[in-house]
Amino acid sequence: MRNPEDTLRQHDLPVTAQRVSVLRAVSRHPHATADILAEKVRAELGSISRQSVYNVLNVLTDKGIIRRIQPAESAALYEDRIGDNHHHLVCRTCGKTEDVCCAVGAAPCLTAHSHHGFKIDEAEVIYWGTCPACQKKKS
Amino acid sequence: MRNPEDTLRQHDLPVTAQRVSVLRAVSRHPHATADILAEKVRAELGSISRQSVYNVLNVLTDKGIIRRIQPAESAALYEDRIGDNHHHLVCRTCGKTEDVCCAVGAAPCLTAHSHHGFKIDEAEVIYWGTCPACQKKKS
DNA sequence: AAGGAGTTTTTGACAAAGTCCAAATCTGGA
DNA sequence: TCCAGATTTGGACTTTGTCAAAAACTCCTT
Repeated sequence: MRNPEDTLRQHDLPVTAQRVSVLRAVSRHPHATADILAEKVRAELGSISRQSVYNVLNVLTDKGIIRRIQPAESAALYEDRIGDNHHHLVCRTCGKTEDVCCAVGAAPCLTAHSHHGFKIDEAEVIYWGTCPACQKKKS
Repeated sequence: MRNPEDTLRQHDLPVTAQRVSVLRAVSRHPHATADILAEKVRAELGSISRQSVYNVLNVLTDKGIIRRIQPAESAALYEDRIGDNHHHLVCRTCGKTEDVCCAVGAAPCLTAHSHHGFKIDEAEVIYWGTCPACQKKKS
């Protein structure tokens, strides 16, 4: 991704310090929650309201600049990588999240036949399991 | 599924009116939220505490008697059909949820190579789109 | 059929993640 | 530089769910 300012302009979004900083934070910390991103932004700007973090994340998500993933039992996570059809691997125990390339090839899961008259625009795949660290702890 | 009472006994769970009724509600109203289920149970039993609904749903989920699915932007949904590898189709606009048979065949999505050392035990697939009713409203 | 140990249910407080709203501030164009 | 419109703030509120302790119930034993 190019620099945050240009990205915002490309999408007709006024450039504000908050947006630039949130966008940069998402880019640097993939799979972070809104709360964690707020902390990162505060480290950079000094302060930002909770509401603004949500505002910005919502706008960026709506514009397709970032992607929101929302595993069960966890707050929403945000990431930078969009467009490539990758999925996620989530640890049931600690919540750790990793990217996984689509197992079957290029956007295969999207080929679900338009069942029930729905118009499908995305297939989200979440693999649930146990991460190496938590496997050790249990045994 | 057999009757609720037997199902509970099979899993060494004491049979209580609340459990029986919640289980029946899940069976009759697939993809319902805890709140909706509570209403249904109240219609049958007269009353049930919110906490009990959660208690029961958690126990049943832990025992593998019912399945919890948790699409983004929505409260958890519960369903009866377990064991067959089916997925879900969710309307972005109204949240309506439908079952979809696995597009690719038998449990294909589970074959993700144990990436990153994770031990994968389930693949959850959610197709996002727009349901027929919402397609009409928009146009 | 009654008793009792151990589970469940209830009640009420609490927590996390977000949203709503109105006032204050800022951005970008003129 | 000014201004209209968009953004940010702060605070209250909602939703979804959990925690903890007391009361009630289930099931086993006698």
